[in-house]
Amino acid sequence: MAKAKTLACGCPVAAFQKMISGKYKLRIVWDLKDGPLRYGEIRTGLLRGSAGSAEIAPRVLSRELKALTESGLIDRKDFGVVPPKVEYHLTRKGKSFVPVISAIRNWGTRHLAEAGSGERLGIAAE
Amino acid sequence: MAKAKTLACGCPVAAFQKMISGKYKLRIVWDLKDGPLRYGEIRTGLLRGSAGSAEIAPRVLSRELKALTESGLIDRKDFGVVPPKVEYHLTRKGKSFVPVISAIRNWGTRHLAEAGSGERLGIAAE
DNA sequence: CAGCATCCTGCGTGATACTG
DNA sequence: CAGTATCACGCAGGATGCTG
Repeated sequence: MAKAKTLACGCPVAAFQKMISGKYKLRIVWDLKDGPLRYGEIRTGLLRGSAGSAEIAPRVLSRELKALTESGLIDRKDFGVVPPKVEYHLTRKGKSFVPVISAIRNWGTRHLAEAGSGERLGIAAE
Repeated sequence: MAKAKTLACGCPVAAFQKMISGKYKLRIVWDLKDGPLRYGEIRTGLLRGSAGSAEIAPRVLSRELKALTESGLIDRKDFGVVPPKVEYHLTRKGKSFVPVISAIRNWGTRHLAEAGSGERLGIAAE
């Protein structure tokens, strides 16, 4: 069986971990749940609520996007015009993944509030 | 460094990512759902189904365990005897997290089958 | 606007050896 | 048995500058 693709583990969890490894993947999918977004919009959306002082390196976002595309969670739609316009949207697979993230967020909202450092967060989950 | 705790994000997902960052954390929690396990048992359980050729460095497992403990997902029970005996078990918070992992596994089993390389998996999830 | 090319750094992870 | 100490490496990910 050689070494397979580092996915020889019968455990779905490992594959999941690899798939969403990266700081933005989950958030990207989540942001995409409401409809297609353009590159810049994703970028902006990612910054919203982030540390603030850190811009997202294009290389990083680009890579995450590509990885997600190869994972089959999202799809890339290039309009092939100038100025460039590219939209990313969830695939069927990606959409099926949204509830999972929802569960995660749900749990996180309930149990991670105190995990920070006494942070105040008036978020309403959705 | 200062830089806050990298948790200034109001997004539960980010916190979640940090919490389960690490190759074994999710699996540890999952394995612990059936009851307390000792250090060695966790280690053995982790190897079961893994690449096989890679032993888990004690340092790594130790760190994951400590991180999980500090996250409040698991608890450490030291029997204080010789030879040493230490058991790890899920906290209430940890237990509440199990369904989330379950959701992940569930999804993974259904949608990640084809993601590998034509892997066959006769697992029944539970 | 949507990326890619290059450099650099921190940390997660593995391997090995040692201790209470 | 249950860890800690030390060394080394690869890769995620940030910063900058450039292009179609």
